[in-house]
Amino acid sequence: MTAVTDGLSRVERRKAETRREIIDAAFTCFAEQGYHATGIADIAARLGIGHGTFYRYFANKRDIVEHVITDLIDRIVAALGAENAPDAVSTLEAYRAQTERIGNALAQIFTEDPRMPQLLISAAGIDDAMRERMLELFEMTTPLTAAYLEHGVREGYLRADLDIEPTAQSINGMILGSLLVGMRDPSPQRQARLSAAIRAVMYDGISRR
Amino acid sequence: MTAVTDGLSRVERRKAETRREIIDAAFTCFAEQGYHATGIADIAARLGIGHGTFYRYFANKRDIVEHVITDLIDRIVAALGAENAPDAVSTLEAYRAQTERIGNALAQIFTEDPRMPQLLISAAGIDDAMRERMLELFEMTTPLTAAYLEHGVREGYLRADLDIEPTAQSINGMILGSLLVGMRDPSPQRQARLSAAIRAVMYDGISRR
Amino acid sequence: MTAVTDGLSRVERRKAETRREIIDAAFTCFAEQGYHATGIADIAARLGIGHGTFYRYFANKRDIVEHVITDLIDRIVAALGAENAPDAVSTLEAYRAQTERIGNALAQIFTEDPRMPQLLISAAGIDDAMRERMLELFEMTTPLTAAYLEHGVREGYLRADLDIEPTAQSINGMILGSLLVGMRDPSPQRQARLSAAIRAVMYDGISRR
Amino acid sequence: MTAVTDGLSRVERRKAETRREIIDAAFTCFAEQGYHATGIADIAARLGIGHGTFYRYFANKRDIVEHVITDLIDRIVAALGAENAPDAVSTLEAYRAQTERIGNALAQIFTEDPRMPQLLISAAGIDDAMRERMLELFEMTTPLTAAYLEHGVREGYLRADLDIEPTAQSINGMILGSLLVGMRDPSPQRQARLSAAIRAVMYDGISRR
DNA sequence: CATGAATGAGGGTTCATTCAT
DNA sequence: AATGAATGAACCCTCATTCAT
Repeated sequence: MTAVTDGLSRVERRKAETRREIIDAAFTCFAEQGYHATGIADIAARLGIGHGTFYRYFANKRDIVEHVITDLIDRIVAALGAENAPDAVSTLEAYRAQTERIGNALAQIFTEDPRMPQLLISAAGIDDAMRERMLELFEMTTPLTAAYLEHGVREGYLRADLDIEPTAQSINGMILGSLLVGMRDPSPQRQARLSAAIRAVMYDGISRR
Repeated sequence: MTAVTDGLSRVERRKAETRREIIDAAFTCFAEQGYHATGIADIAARLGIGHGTFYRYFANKRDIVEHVITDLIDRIVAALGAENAPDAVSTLEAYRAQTERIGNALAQIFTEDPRMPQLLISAAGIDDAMRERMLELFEMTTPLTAAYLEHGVREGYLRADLDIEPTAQSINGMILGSLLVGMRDPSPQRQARLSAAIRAVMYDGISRR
Repeated sequence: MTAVTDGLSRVERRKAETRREIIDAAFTCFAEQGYHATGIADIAARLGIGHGTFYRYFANKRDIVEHVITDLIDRIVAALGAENAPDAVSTLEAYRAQTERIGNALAQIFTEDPRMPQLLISAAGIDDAMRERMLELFEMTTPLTAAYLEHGVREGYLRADLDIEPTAQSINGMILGSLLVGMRDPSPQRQARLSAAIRAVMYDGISRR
Repeated sequence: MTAVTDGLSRVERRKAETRREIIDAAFTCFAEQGYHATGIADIAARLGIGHGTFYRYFANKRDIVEHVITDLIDRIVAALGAENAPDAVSTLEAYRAQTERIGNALAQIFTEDPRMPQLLISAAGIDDAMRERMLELFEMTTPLTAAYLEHGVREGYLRADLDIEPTAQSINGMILGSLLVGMRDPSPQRQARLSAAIRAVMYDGISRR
């Protein structure tokens, strides 16, 4: 009768739901207090479940943070992917507009939930493997941006001599920077000015013509 | 004879020296194993002192990491300040060359001691206050870069319509990005390409003329 | 039709059957991993039943081990009893042969299922009450052996001056020793030599005539 | 000034003393409540030390029981070794007397401190490795007894056709049996009768001449 | 009646911090 | 002043047991 059973029984759905809730609670705890300051008991208490219950859903503390981070990355990638259509435009004007849309989408993710960047930073300090994942996350965005650049070069509205990969990394660096700035001053004004400045640098550079 | 030690007794000098050594040892430990994985005993052992002695020089674990980070920031600021002469040049050509020098200097700091960025990341995860300090560190570089931009605008070789502050932040974002990339692939080739790409974007943008 | 199931409904028979299966599964688990290392879940998993079901048949973990041990003791006693016919023989020759048969029967019980002695040892470590039961088990064998001795004395082929009870205990001690030796080296050769040595000591002693 | 400094400083002596005390306290706890029922906190509480202190002296719970057992075995071996002089006698009479002395010495060890056999049994149930050690302990006594037998055969007062090793094991089995009996009824009368019965069986066997 | 999700007491272990020597 | 032995709060994790479905 239920519309989207997806082949899962009621218990299985309930179980998946609890997993989700634990991930969300853990997300909040880790973001608010940091990984090390968060006890399994804190996560359980936030949900009103016994802390033993936690271990029915996740193997250990490391396991949950892994899932929280994976989940977070998935959300970011989904948000980026939603706007991802490198070959949708064919003029510089249209491209600039697209850039602005993508930037806004990203800004929204992080501004909407300020715990996100906090968690990312907190996670990077957990251990070597986690730091590596965070760096990977940053590098994962390189091909996304690179695809836009490649398309632009092919279409002829971007410079033919671009060294695509490092250029993409530079652009993503600017976005990362705006994220950090946004953590201290999340005002829309600041974000708007930053966003405009990034586009100005990105498309025209700072040299006087 | 040295200015700083003037007026300090021999004991006081010895004490300052030990503090220095503890900070250095802690720096190494924190960078190598991370803040939480490092025990006071590890720091003391590295110096060959009793771990009780540590507490005669620093109030607690939080205290030492504070000093380690302050020390690290000082070193970075010093390195940046050494090359800091926004008004030394008056043509775009000279400015580009200066940018390259500054970039190289910065790259050297972090490449020379790869534990530095690791420590910064590790530190950002300690607690809210520490994360704030890390963000502050990033913002601290804004006026430095902004000074160059201002000078360039005044001299006429940079665009007159630059929104100085966010533009400086964007440029610093690119530098930060190159740092992260450098943590995974510290090869000089990669750094050189990135450095070149940053300058290309920065001065000319990516639009086809 | 069978005597034991007479008067039991089908459900009751099924219930008894499940109890039997749980005891057997528990026996295997306890013997293989030891009492403390065995979880209720292990026992249930081995049977493919839910571990909640376990508690419908036994009150708790202590309860099941009690039953496992009782069951084990019953099997040992049955095996001993089967060969038990102290008054079947009337000459030393026949008695020696009978001893050998009994020894073989016992050896077979333990060699057949090497988990038995392991379980007995494991059980003895559970708590005071269990240790007591294990000691009782050993003492329970005293009258069995004593019966043979008494008969032999009465028949005249054993020494008249035997202090029956402690003598029986001594003989049983030799059997216990052979059991322990058999746990580390269960080879038939070793068992055969031990068995022969026990009989040699037992009947003739070690003194040169 | 102190007579037996043995090259140890005062702190080192104090440390060794504390180790001793912990081993003793653990011995008592393990023997009284069993290994699993004993918490590190119990051991520490018995000594009036913090339970964290325990870990300055022993790596973990397994480590302490290892030391307790080793210590116990050492004491047993020392007691056996003290009376160990297989070639001190040359007649059956003297040998019987020696056997009685050894038996008494052994009985005294275990009667004196009834926790000893309890601990041995408890230990055997800890895990496979421990059970193995307990079996080894029993086998360790084989060569001791075997040495006496060999000497007796060589001197001519024991039967020439003894299969030394299994015979030694049989004799040790009788001793083990008397130990178990002694755990339930430690009265000297019982021990005396058992001891006499063992010697009677051992030297003369039970056959009527 | 069977199930297994939920529970929380309990225990081992770590380590920052204190303080007597 | 230096030391390191002692401490116990804190935390992760297990598993026997309960009970709603």
